[in-house]
This record gives sequence, structure tokens and C-alpha cells, in this order.
Amino acid sequence: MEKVTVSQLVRGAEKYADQTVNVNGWVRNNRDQKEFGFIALNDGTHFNTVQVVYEKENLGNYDRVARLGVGSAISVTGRLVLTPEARQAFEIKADRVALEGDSPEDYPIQPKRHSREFLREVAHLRPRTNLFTAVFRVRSMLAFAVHQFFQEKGFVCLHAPIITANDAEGAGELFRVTTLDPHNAPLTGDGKADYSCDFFGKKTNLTVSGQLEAEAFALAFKNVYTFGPTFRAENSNTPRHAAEFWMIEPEIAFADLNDNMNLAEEMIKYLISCLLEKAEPEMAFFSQFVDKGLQERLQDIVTADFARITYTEAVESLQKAKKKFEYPVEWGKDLQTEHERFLTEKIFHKPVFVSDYPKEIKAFYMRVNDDQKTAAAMDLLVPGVGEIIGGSQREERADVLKERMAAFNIEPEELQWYLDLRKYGGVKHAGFGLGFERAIMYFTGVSNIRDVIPFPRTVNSCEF
RNA sequence: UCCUCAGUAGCUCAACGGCAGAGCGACCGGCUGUUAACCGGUAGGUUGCAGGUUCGAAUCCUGCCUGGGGAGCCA
Repeated sequence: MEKVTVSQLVRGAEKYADQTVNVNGWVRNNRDQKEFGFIALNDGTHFNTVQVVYEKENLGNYDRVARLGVGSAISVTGRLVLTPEARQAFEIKADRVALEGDSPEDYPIQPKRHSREFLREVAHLRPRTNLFTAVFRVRSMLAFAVHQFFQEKGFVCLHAPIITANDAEGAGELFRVTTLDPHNAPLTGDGKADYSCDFFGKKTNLTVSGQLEAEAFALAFKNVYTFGPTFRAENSNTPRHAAEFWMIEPEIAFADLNDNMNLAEEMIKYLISCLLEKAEPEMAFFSQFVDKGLQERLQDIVTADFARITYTEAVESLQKAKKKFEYPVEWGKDLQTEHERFLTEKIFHKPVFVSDYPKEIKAFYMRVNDDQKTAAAMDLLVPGVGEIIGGSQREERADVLKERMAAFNIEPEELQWYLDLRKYGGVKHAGFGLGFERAIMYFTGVSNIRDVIPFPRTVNSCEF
């Protein structure tokens, strides 16, 4: 008798036809009749369940098995039968059903439709539902595909620090990291906490980006990437923001903004191809129940070129559009969410790179273009989610970078090491940040970031 | 943080100033191939919390809490 997984059975049930097999898993549904019953069993190895048929004449504990609740863990031994004419290709005729872990009648997950809001409250149980089983298997596969993509191209993965003293980047509000006692912290002369007495001897925080560190490594390994957690203490209450999320930040040397966009486009297409190929049942589920037609649209994206326009062109086409916007479009002002959505959803109907924004609305490290008015920055906007990538060519000219830091009130001493990278063998280089969860949202059609993170951390919410 | 909508049975919702209900789920029973099975029955409630108006409040008013959506910030 062989121990098998549902995944093995789905991949080749013929191999096990008429053999006795053993499967361990959790009851998704149980329907009993007078003399026989059916259990939909999920063992976690595959999106699908396997149907277990049990009969009174074959099971000594029939009455107990018939009363098994949803969520119970069982071990089933029985004969695998091919059923090509039925809705499922095979099933197991049980000889023995042993209860491994009971699930009483107050089990919150019922064989019916639940709201996402309710399932968030039972985040420890929701991975047992169809939707979250699919979401989190896809998340896992995508994480692997990200590494695969970069490793195949010879990129070096670096683990950027999670605790950092760098708070000059301005990417968002910071989570302070401290070992000082909040009720009894040593004070400086003016009555503020004295961080020179703190663990690191200075103010430290959780990272908001591994970019600056990645730049240092790009100027040693040429092509690198980070893939790790990122923390923003912004008071953001939207379906697209979380306090803790994962970011992929490639950084490439001897490369400009165009190389950067090429890499981003190649990466997105690679990730989608992986999912369409290896996550068929999950993608089919999303396409049918979450976002109608998702599979076809993603398929189209793999073969079509992404749109590429400059900020200036975007402003012109938005101004020409008949649509009346709540916020007027004006050169020099950042694009509002409604503008970004219009561009990607109404004008292009596909991913679009918007590049070369006015330098005043972009970060200090972005390279100033020859027109002196714009910076070599790019955002990738996609339908339904909005911005999933933000990137730029970095300012490699030490004198220009110093000017820009001064304009942003950043003390040179704070980022001396970053300036050093320009002083010693600095070359043009570029990179971007891909929001991992936003990519998952885009690829699955799931519209709330809280539903693509196992245990999401958002403002006022840190359960589990 | 601002705007907006909502909180009623385990879940999804109805009742909108006058007896608190349905569907699903659960439980019990029936059914020889079900597959979000089907048929019959039973149980299940401090209507988010606190206060106010009223003869009477789930319903109207005030404050708070929680959740959804939109905006800003961004990935």
C-alpha cells in the first residue's frame, strides 16, 4: 500500500489504477446517504480535491465517517478507481477511513461562499479555502520564479539589511527600531530620548527599501537584485497598501533607463508565463470566479509590447481626452490615481511605462535628464492595480547628486558611503522596485492586498 | 489623515418608529452515485458599544469602536 498525494494522483492516476493507496488530508465536504457517502478530500498538495467514496458494507465505522465534519483530518486507505465518464477523473473507494483530527461543528469555514472580510478574521483557517489555497500556492510559485528569472540571467541576489540607520531616502514613514525603555529612556539635554544610548548608538528603523545597498552591490557584481520584506509606517488605508510587504529590487550597472524598462517588461512577462504554464488549475479558478477572462488577458500581455510614453506625452494625451477628471491634468503636477487608471485602463488597455517625470516630484537619487527639467524615472502602471513598479536611472554624477541632496535637505555626511559609490568607479546604473503583492494582485485578479499576504499587517491591524 | 457606506442568528442579508425574519450552514431524520447534492424537521438573537428622543427604537439623534469603498502617501 502506497502513501500518495493528490498532486501525484492528478499527475498520473493511471499509474495507481486499481491499486490500494493511502491519502492523508482534510475534509472539504462530506455528503452521506443511506448506504454510502462521498468526501471531498484536500491534502494541500494540489488545488483539486480527491473524491473518497465510502460504503456501509465496507466500513465498520460508517456511521462515524458519515458524521465527519468539514475540516476534519483523516487518513484514507482504499482502491483508486478511474472514472473517466464522471466529473472527476478518478476517485478512491475507501476500505478504511481513520480520524486523525476531529473538527467540531463550530468550524468557521463552511462549504459555501464566504466574504473576504470574514475570511480575514480567520486568517489562520482561510488557506483551507479554494481561493486562498490558490492565492498562496501562486505566491509561492511566483517567489521561486522571481529567483529563477534573475538567477538564469546571472544576477546576484543580495540580502539587503532589514534594520538600517538610513532615514534620508524619504520613501515613507519609518518604524523605529529601539531597545530603549519607552517609560524610562535616557534623555538628552533638551528632554528627548537619547539614541546614542540605544542598541546601535544611533536612531535606527526598519528598511523602506534595499535600493541604496543594492546600488553598492551593482557596482561590484554588475547585475544584482534583492527580494525581501519592506516596512512603511504610513497611515494608508487602501486595498493596495500594507505596513509590511515584499519588494523585488534589481539594480543593473552600465545600464540606462531604457535597459531598466526592458528588464522590467521581460521580468513581468516571464512571471506571467510561469504561472500560465505551471499554475493552470489556480489560474483557471481566478479566471472563472475572481476576474472573468483573466487567463486570456494575461496570455495577450505575454505576447504584446508594453506601451511606453513619457510623462509629458501622458499629460498631453490626458488633456486631449474627453474624460472630465476630478483633478485637472497639468505639467509639473504628479499624476493622480484617476489619471493613471485612465492611461492604462482606457487608453492602452495594457501595462504602460510612464517615464521622465518632472524632477521636482521625484526622489533625489534619480538622474537629471539633459533638459534639466525631468528625471530619468519610470513607473509601470497596470490595469486594475495601478503602479506596480517604480524605478529610475540613478544619478551617477557626484556633483549633480550633491546638488540634488542639498535641494532635498539631505546632509552629505549621512550618505557619505552612497556618494563614495560615485567617487570610486561610479558608472551609469539603474534599477526598480516591484511590489511583490501588487504583482500577485495583478496576476490573480484579487483586488485587496490583505488577501495576498498570509497574515497581513496594516494600520491598526496586527493579528495572528 | 480626509470623504463615504455599512455593522441584525455561525455566514450572507431582509425588516427602516409598532410581534426580529429568510437563505445558506449546523444538528436530527429520509434518500442506491453525490459532487456548493436533494427532501422534511429542530435549535440558534443583549440588532457593534455608550448615551439621548419617544407611549414604544434594529429603525431617529450624538459620541465611540470595527469593517468596506474612494482620496492622499507609495510598491
